[in-house]
Amino acid sequence: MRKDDHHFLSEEIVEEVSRTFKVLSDPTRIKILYLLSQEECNVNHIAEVLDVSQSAVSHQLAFLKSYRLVKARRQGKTIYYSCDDEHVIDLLKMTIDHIEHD
Amino acid sequence: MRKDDHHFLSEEIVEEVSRTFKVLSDPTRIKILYLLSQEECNVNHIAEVLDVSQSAVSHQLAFLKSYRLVKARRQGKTIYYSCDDEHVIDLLKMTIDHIEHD
DNA sequence: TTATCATATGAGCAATTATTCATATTTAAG
DNA sequence: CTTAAATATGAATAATTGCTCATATGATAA
Repeated sequence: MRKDDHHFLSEEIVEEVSRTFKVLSDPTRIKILYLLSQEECNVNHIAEVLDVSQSAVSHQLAFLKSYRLVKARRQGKTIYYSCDDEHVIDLLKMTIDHIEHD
Repeated sequence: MRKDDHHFLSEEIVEEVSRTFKVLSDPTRIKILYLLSQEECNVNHIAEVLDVSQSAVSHQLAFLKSYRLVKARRQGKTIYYSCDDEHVIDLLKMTIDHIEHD
């Protein structure tokens, strides 16, 4: 195939696709997203359930929020997080499914 | 939800899911896989078409091969690579599609 | 064999990243 | 206002990663 005959992805698309996968490439983030796909959670609950430090969870939530994959809701002293991107959750669940039933 | 009531992912599943996404989280690997999803290519062709050094391409191909995402076929001095994991290509194309039609 | 083309590989390096530790901020209760 | 609880944040660090450069390997042709 000649160079001109290829269908190319634009640099921006490639960058955004890789960013999407990068978000999902960390075990802690996967656990957080999967947990949040089951229920809205506050930070300490996530930390306890997943056995990750409060600080690490908070850092990852800030990261996930910056990509609009989760959203936050305050209620008193507590902040509840939940998923905010159905497509990314679908992508995650599909991949889990595929790997579980190799 | 009580800790015991959650559906948990095993550590092995989480690790494998994150590895899968990690493979797809690099722009060069995305370009290579997308190119190989269109046609079987030799190493130099990939390097030229994508404007990446021969060495970088070869390193990434070795990486992709170690995860069995691509396979190699020798013909004389030339080695032709092609995709060897339909599911990962599907995952990639779905994500490209989603981002292109945000 | 020797020369050359195609690809692979190892060392080194700069950049990124996930975590920890310490501390700051925000909110509510007393 | 003070204290405590919940969360956020910044600096530091160790680990990982993707590339380059130089060189090695493998295959073919002369």
